[in-house]
Amino acid sequence: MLGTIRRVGQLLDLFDEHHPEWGVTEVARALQVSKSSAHALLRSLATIGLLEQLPNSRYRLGWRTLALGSVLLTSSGIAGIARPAIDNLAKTSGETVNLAVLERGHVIFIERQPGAGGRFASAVPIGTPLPFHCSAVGKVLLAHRPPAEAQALLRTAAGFDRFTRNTITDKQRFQAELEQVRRQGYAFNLMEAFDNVCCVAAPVKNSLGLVVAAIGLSMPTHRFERHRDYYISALLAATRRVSAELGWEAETGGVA
Amino acid sequence: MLGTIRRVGQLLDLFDEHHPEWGVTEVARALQVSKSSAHALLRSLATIGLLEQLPNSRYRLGWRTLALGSVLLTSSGIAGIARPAIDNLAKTSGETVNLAVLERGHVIFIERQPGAGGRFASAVPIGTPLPFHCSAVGKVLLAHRPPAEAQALLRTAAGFDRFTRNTITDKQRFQAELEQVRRQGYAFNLMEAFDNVCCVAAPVKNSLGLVVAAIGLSMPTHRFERHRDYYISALLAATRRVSAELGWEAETGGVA
DNA sequence: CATCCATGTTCGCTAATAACGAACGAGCCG
DNA sequence: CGGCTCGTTCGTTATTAGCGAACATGGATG
Repeated sequence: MLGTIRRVGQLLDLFDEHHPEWGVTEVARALQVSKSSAHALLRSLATIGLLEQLPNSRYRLGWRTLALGSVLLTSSGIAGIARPAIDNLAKTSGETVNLAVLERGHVIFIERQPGAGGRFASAVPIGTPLPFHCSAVGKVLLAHRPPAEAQALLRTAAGFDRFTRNTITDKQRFQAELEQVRRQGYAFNLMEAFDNVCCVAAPVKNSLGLVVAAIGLSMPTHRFERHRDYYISALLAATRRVSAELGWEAETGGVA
Repeated sequence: MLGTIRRVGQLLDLFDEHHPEWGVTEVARALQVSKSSAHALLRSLATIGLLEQLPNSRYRLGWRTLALGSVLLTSSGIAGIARPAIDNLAKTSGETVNLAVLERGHVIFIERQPGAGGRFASAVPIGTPLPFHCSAVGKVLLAHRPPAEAQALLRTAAGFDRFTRNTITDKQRFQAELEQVRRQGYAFNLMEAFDNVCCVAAPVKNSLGLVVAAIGLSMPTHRFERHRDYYISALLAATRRVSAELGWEAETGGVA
């Protein structure tokens, strides 16, 4: 592990929606390095385009971060492979479909197809890290990590913040739910993040049987309650299709 | 400039749509460093999430790049400030509106509002680097760079590739066009990138009068020819509005 | 308008460390 | 089964990243 790059990681972690601009002194304090080191770090990252220096000589993320994300999306196997199935699922179900992966302990959506109504479209931006305890895709992704890693993630989780009356804030109960998710092969989100929004999610597996992503289907509660079984089967059909294209052969794999 | 970070920049440049996966040896050759150095670099970047190691132990961009781009979009001044004006322009004109910036010599779109028809929507992905010589926004952005920088960009330009019969491939003629763009305050793209697609673009200025972005309006040729003047005035109204919100005061500034 | 404080930036020195090359182990193809 | 290529590890050495002090700048304050 190169020290400079470890620092780059810490530095990039500083930038978020609530604090998108940082000065040299500020960064030096946050990373506990000297001002000159912080300066060298910031300036270098600005030179390669990962950061940008503002007229007031402070720094924020550079446009190159966008470009990198774009390259990933257009070249990543999963995004391209899953798109047809996702589009199809959105069209047949009429609901919003999300494709999500785990990124350093957080759920991020990497692709979305809004439903017929076009609601939820901008609910949560693509790429934004989300806590995993209040989303169906989060449950699915966490449920299929190695137990040791899942435990570590649960331990280091920033805390089970409550968003609605239904948010699961008890780790014990959450773990029990993960167990259920593993058994039944899909997860629910029953108004645990937003009032009146329910989701179903199921895992996408690659040729080794590893869960590399999750597809989620979001809708208003009343439609969920009415057509629950239909949504589940349509979703599972989609994840089966994507998994198959990734080389996963359902017949050979057991429930493990 | 920290050497390690300069290398990170070179390394990230390697990853593109045509070559999204790289192995250690390959990288070592490309960057002209030892295999062990390349390995340390790749592994470190994978640890902080900028890269990801695939099961076959090769590397590709990591999901964190998406997360970074998302933070930038949701926190950057320009994107949020310009959104209302862009949405409005798209609604009133019915055509596709793009917001673009210059990123290390390339044009990238950072935001888009598809027109009524919903065509062009996926023509060029958000964040993907584009050559500047065949887009209206590219002309605008380049025309307002300091002459020295613009010259350097023209020199290092990968070449004026031809995409349509109308693509400008002559640097002399392109420079003349930049001069005209500066004079009239907007730029055209007359089927220079795609057949049957025309664009108008105009600059967005901040409080110092610097051009920080460009707004472009894209449409089929026949509608462009019919309503050219309307599009121009609607576009200029939008850029004036956004520039004003960035603190630019048109009255005080000359043509300079 | 003058002063002061905080911040961004530069520079030389030194200790930390990143780069190298060789060696090891795994995987693939012939 | 043998040869090749690739990813990974390790110890040494030269590079360089980090530090602290000094300088420059700009905005706030009195």
